[in-house]
Parts: sequence; structure tokens; C-alpha cells
Amino acid sequence: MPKVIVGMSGGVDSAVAAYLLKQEGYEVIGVTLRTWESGEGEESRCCEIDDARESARIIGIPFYAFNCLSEFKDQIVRTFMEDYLNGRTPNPCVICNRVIKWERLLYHADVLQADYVATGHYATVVKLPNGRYTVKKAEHAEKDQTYMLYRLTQEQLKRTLMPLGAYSKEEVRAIAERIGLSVAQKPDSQEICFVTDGNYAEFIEEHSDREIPGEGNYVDEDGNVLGTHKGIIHYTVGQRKRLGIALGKPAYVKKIRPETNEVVLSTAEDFRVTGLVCTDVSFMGIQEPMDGDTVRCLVKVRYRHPGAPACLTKLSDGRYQVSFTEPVRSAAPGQSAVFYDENDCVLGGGIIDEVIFEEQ
RNA sequence: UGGGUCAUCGCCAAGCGGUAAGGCACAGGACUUUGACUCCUGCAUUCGUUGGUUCAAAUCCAACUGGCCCAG
Repeated sequence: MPKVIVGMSGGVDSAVAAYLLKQEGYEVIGVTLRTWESGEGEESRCCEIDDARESARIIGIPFYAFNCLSEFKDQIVRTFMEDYLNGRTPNPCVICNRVIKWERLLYHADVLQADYVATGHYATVVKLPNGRYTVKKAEHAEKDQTYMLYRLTQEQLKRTLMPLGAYSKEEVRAIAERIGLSVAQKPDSQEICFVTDGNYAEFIEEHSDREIPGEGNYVDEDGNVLGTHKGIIHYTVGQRKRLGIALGKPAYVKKIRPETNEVVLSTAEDFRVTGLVCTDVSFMGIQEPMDGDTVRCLVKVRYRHPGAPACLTKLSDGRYQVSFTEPVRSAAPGQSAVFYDENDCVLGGGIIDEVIFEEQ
């Protein structure tokens, strides 16, 4: 009987995933990774060990909780704060999945002599005709989570099961209800798992040992001062709301300049992105292209983006350029661009390093 | 100090005698394993102040207060 370690977050999805695998005949072990210790009186969404343990008990599987507090703080939280202080907009989840979750789950799988690891992500692991493993979008596109998974390695994917790829959220909750899981109606997790009150800027102010840049100038493209901002960590490129400045037209953050503590605003009618330059590109469904090769694909620049047609080209410095057929909105340095083929399979993805705006 | 001009929501701004447009900002909500985007809803019983004319005024008149411009 194949043995599988299921990463249980404490939510309904991973609990149902564990249940489904057990029904399929796997020997299932539930594991929760404790990534962050919340402060007094706070409820941390990432470490809801009690809920996970309770779900495991109901399903009837062994359960273990493991600490990875120091790695998480060092590799995820610290770089998260550094990114904001450097004027970028990090996406900690995509890094965490690869370097914390799968890394640790596979480690524990080895220790426990398990064949696979599994999670409650809405996605499907597939092996392509070219022999490579990738993830395919969930059948119910509104819950698809492949965007968060593009950095997983071939070695990780080869041993990964994602049982929920064909299920809808409603079906998952119905199963949870039927088998009596107490988390059946628990709200979906959202926002950054280690920022429990949703205020990430305050989190950085409390947890970073670096000096937090304070108020500075809003400027336009020509350097004219337009007003005062609250500090660069409060902003992200493409942001429109909560700027606290009235320019008669909607204003967008076009650029963040940490060196001068300036936030550049644009009121262009069409604030559109025509291209990106990505670093840290990793490939999943295809091998890394040869120099000069162009890959046509669909690119998602944010979690809830339907994906836009684009060409992917390797640059001489090792980075990749994404050129959109039609301009897109709201891409920010530090966020991820994920490449898909026409069959909804992830080809790869990278971290956005530069955003190229439409000429005005 | 003369002459002119303007004073409408936090900002900009329609209105020109018939009972306060709109944009921006802001707030709330939806959406969401990141940040954002997007979408929905809300947002001046009141028009610098005080009087007057009128059935009726932000809209006309007068005075006052304040801002701006030109003279000096």
C-alpha cells in the first residue's frame, strides 16, 4: 500500500484531500508544518494545528506537527520584509511552497518512508508526453491555484499528489460535511498567513530591524512633487486606491524609488503593461529554452488573472522578457508571472523584475 | 487705498430663479492561500456670512468677511 504524507493546513481543503486519499487506499499520514508563531491573542492562519489534528482524528489517520519556524522566518518573512523595503511587492507563497512546504514535507516523507506528499491545492499534477511533470489548472477555474505552484521542481512534482484538482469548493465542503469534519464551513484562508490582521505594513514596522522609511514625495514622471505619501512600504506598483491624493483622474503607482523615497504616480487614461522582464525563472512543463528561442504562451501576472497571450524570450543576461500581444493591468516587480500552454498546463514562471509600460 | 473678480462636499467642478450633476479622494462590501487590480454600495436638507426681493434663490439685490488680479 503506497504511503502518502498530506500537508494539512487546518483548513477544509487539505483535510478532504487526506480523506480522499485514504478512500483510494493510500496509507495516509497527516502533517502540519508550524511556520509562524502568532502573538498573544492572535489566531495564526498558517499554524492551525488544533484544527488539523482534529480533522486527522475524524478521518482516522496518524497526525504529526513539525516546527519549521526558523526556516520560515529566515527564508520567507525576512525576504518578504526586505522586498517591501526595496520598493518591491513580494509574493511569499510561491517561495514558501517550494523552499518550505515541499522541501519539508518531502523530508518528512523520507523519514517516515512515504512514497508521496499531497496537498489540498486545487490543481492537478500531470506527466506530459515529453516526460516532464507539471501542474494543470483546476477544473473549476475560479479556485485554480497553479499560480502559486509554478516554482516546484521536477523532483518535488514527481512525488506529489493533488487530489482536489477536479473538485469544486462546494463539493469539497459537502464531503467535509458528510464525514463530519468540524472545519467543513470554515472560511477560506486569505491574506498573508503570518500577517494575521491584514496590515502587512504594520507587520513590517514591528518585525523588521531595519529602519522603516517614512513619509516622502509623490512625484510625476517629470519629477514634479504632487503630494506626500506614507512611506514606500505602503505601496505597490499598479495600486490605485488608498493613495490619499486627488488629481482629478484616477492615479496609479507607476514606480517606487527606494533610493529617493519617492513614489511615482501616473494618471494616464490607459495605465497598461506591455511587457515584463523576469528573473529567477524556473521551468516546469518544458525545459529551459535555448538562447534566442521564443515561446508562445499565456501569462498570468497575478493570482486572479485569466492569463494573456505573450511571447517569452531569453535575454542575454539570463533574464526573460515577456511581451504581451495585448497590454495587461496591474503587474508589479516582485510578483510572479506564470506561463501556461494552451492546455492549461504550467510551462514555468518567474519573478517580475521590471515592468514595461505602454508608451503614452 | 482705488478698479476688477471670485467664494458650491477633503480636492476639482457643474449649476445662471424652480427646489444641489460629475470626477478625484474617502468609507463599507464583494472577490482572494501574496500585494494589488476589478466590481458594487455609500458620501453636501445644503451652496462664505447676514439681511432683502419673490409663491419659490446656490442662482437677483445690499452689506459684511475672505481669496485672487490689475493699479499704486
